[in-house]
Amino acid sequence: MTEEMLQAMPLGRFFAYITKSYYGVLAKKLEELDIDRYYSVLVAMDKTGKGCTQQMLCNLLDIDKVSMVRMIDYFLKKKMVRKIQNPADRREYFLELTPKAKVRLPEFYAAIEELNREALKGLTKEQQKIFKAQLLTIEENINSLPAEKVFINYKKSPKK
Amino acid sequence: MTEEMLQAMPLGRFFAYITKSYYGVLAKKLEELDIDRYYSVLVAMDKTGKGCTQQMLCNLLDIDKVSMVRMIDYFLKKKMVRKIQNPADRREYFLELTPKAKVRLPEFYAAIEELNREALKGLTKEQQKIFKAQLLTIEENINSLPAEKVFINYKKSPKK
DNA sequence: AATAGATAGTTCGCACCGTAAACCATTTTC
DNA sequence: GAAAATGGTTTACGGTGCGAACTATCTATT
Repeated sequence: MTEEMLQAMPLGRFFAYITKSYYGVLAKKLEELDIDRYYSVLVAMDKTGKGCTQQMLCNLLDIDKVSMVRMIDYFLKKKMVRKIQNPADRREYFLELTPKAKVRLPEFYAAIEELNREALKGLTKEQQKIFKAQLLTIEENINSLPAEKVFINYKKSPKK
Repeated sequence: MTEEMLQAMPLGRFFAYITKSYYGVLAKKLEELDIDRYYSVLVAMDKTGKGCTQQMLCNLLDIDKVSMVRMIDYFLKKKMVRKIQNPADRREYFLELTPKAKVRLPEFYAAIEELNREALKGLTKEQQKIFKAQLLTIEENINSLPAEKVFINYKKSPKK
């Protein structure tokens, strides 16, 4: 790509490209773990711990609830997640990682850490910190702008 | 998201999230231009200029050729692109932007530039340069690792 | 207590997207 | 001139985001 073309490209393209490559490599690393999708959902469930519901995950990860059903179904089918109805509010279900999932976690996290480290190779610890902060800044900058699609699963409908 | 969760997340998630937001905003900005997809293909066609073929775009943008057919069809249907068979190699077609497309280009580029600027707000020119270089480094780091899916449209099949 | 509204989650349907496979036309290689 | 390679197309399939409509349940208001 010429320098001129690079300059004219939407920034999003570079992010998209890195995203695609990143997950290609991560999928490869996790081949043997029988987890080939929805990595961040798994992280979020684990790190949220007790009391994690689908709605929580939706909010946390900015994923709509229909997709979330599919993702949870995926883990249910693999018997890595159980759903336990909340007796205090029987509309919702607590999501629990099964032992089968928990056994895989260390290797799972190790793969992510390893790839994150490899991806950031060449940057000093300090540069990495700055870089991540800048990512966050960019995210905020973009989110402050008007977007095509309004966001996900309102808590309250804005009707007056 | 807790700090711990953030740390454990695959880096790709942040890139994916930014990508999604970015294109949401860009789509909004380009609403009236009747271009709601495949922005980088348009940039690549324009900046490549005369002699641009689908295969070229595939290589340039790392997009497989079937998807490329769809993308070009999209622009054909909108009458923003014409295909002209190369008389010297009648398998391939040169892609040309029509006047209808060219008229839109200035506004198109302006929107991209504006969004890129807004996205990088808060970073000095110098920081932006470093940031982009780091993106490139990360891209290269990741591409040097073994990935799930091998890449697109080999020039030569590796059979010995 | 009754009703209306909100919320958690599900199901369905649709358009889009990446990609494998098979294919046609043409050019290159030997 | 036959075989292989290349540019591009078509078909098909599973994955994905998302709107819409739905069930079950909870909350608020009267």
